Amino acid sequence: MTAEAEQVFTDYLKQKDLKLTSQRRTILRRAMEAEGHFGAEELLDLCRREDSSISKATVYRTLALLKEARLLEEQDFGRGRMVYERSLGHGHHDHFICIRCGKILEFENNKIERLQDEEADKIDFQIVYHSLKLFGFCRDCAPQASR
Amino acid sequence: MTAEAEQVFTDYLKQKDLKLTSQRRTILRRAMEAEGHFGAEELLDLCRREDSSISKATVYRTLALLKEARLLEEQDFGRGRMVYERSLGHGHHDHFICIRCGKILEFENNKIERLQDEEADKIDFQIVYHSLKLFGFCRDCAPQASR
DNA sequence: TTGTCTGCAAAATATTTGCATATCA
DNA sequence: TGATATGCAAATATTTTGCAGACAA
Repeated sequence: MTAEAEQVFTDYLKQKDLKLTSQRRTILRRAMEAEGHFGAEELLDLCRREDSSISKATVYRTLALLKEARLLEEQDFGRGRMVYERSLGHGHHDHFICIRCGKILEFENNKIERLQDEEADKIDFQIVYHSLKLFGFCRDCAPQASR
Repeated sequence: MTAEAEQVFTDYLKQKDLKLTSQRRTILRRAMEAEGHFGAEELLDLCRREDSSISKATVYRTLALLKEARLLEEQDFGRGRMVYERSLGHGHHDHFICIRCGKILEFENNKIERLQDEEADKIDFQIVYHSLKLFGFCRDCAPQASR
């Protein structure tokens, strides 16, 4: 997984005439190893365990590159900061967000995607990407009633 | 429209033991009259035409109340600020957002909603609200090809 | 060598908050 | 009258940016 990601990143950088620095290598590796969703500050902490001199600015700048290289996807779950998730080996999906505990659950539904495309066709809109977020209570946080 | 909104707001305030001030009246009226989507700063400008002493803080605080009273819905179209739209007389809908010109188009699709509910049922999730945003190019901004 | 990066600190941005004063009920 | 609201300015918090020195190719 990480090896493939390194290849993708290397290719991306080369194609853009950018350099592979030790900081970028560290950030890439830690981002690929991170579980689930993580924020910039969190990634900074992870990276500093390996190289305590890495700066916040570099993390933000590298996150932008990893997004462009399509190695990460950026998500806004409405908590005032962006979170990231790995793209590689992680197909498209949408999210449930528990508004009590903050848990994120993923799902995939091709019928929904197809209906979105139909709506777009109706008005000649070219969808580039979309975001579907379902906010509410997860099983553990359901305020009674719903079992 | 505005009369009904004033009633809803008055009731909401009463029920919460809050006061109907002249600023709140102005902000409510201007928000109900505004076309489409507007931001806080924009609403502040509109309000200041009527009462130049209204402050940014009061606008933000009143927007929160109008949201709670379900007179406005808050949307984040990823431009770094929240925008608001009237709820009254404006049923639920989702959005297309043109990433070139910023145009917002609305649509409604019950089949999609139903499929969302089905997904939620599968994992015992109670949806409270959702957000579906389709980003891409509108008819006028399509980068050729698509006519 | 030279154009790109980095760390630092400061800037930018939208929204929120503390506080003394003003206002509604 | 007394609790709630307001305006102001300062505080937040996240992300971005300018710059001088450091580094990859």
